[in-house]
Amino acid sequence: MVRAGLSQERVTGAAAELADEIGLERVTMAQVARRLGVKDASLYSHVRNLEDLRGRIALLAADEKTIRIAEATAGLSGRDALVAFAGAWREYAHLHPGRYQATQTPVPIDPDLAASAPGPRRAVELTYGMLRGYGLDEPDLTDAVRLLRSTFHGFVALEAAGGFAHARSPQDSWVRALDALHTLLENWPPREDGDS
Amino acid sequence: MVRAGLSQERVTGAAAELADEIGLERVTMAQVARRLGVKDASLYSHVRNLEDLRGRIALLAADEKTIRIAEATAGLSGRDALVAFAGAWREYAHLHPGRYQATQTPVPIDPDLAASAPGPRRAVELTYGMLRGYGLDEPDLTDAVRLLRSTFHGFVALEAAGGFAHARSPQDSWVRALDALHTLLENWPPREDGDS
DNA sequence: AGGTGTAACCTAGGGGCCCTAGGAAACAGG
DNA sequence: CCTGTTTCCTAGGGCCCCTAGGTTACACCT
Repeated sequence: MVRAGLSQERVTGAAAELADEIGLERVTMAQVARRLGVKDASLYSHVRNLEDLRGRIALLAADEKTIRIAEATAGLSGRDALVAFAGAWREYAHLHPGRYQATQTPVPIDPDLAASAPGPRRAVELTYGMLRGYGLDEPDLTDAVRLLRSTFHGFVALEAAGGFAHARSPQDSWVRALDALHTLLENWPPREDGDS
Repeated sequence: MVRAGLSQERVTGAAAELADEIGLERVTMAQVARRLGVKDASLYSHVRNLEDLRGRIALLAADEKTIRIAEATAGLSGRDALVAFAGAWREYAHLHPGRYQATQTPVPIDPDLAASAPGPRRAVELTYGMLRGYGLDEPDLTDAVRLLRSTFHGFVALEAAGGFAHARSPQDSWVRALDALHTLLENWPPREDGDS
């Protein structure tokens, strides 16, 4: 019997592909094993259990998404950076729906594992960097970052859930939303003096 | 043997409670049956299968959320309506995390069932009504509705997924986001003439 | 009150999945 | 070639989904 050459990375990769094809919730140990030509019990040498595997898919997705955003926004600033950032985000969600879904898991991911992943930290840096040109100071900067992330994520999540049934194409609404967010960032409302 | 008095509504209700307590993905036929003091096979007279049950939870949640928003925004307009609308949305998500999660399911819900639920249609009307005071015309109105829904949903989804790790309290960011959205609606960017 | 039909709920069981325990075989290094 | 480690396997327990078919509680009618 020749060995299959499994590894954490190969198992996670196969699971991620499967998630994109059939949906995250249908990714099972048995399915991943079949795809790799292996028995399900063999996977437990490389991955702790199904929950761990899902966490790994989520971290993989976070890293991949971050890389795409970094590439898309390289050298851009202001409105161009905003559009590129948001576009790369949405494109990743469309291209890899299962992986993207994994990032939404409310389950806490193994802290050790999470600490080893560069994606999330890098994503934060990228987002703050993108907003540099708009001249915001803390805490407005954090609030603006959260608003943008919320909108980007909410849009693609609603899109995936079929939440945009109206005749108008989501693409058009997306472009207009970015217009709106850009003007919003340029006219960010001032704080009332009693801030924190 | 005395009958348990099951019905579609009671089964769905028990499942919804369970979802809020232990998380949607852990809601199983067996668990729901145990909570109702019944064997799992008995549930299949009232609910087609687990997927159907999840869909019913989602529709229940949509209806409940819509009702809360309607109550919260009754008689209000402009900024007050916006704040009340968004607050009721977020509060529902916090109070009923499992039910709320069910509304995010990418799975298509049985069309017949969906057609019988007043929630979604009513929610659309409420949202458009809330925006009436801002003087937007189509297609800007639809785009604004989508932007708001995206932001509200995205915020509570990221909040639930632990996406706001920064020191600043999500509540403060939420208040500022509503500030920002209000000014955005008042200064909605004009369309370039070539629209559709 | 008694009879009857319709459900509500049950038992039995097949198949799938998750995961553990322990064994056998491939590979690496000496 | 030999030995140790790692990889992958078989076996199996427990839970879950769902179907088939039986029994019994209840509503309704006479």
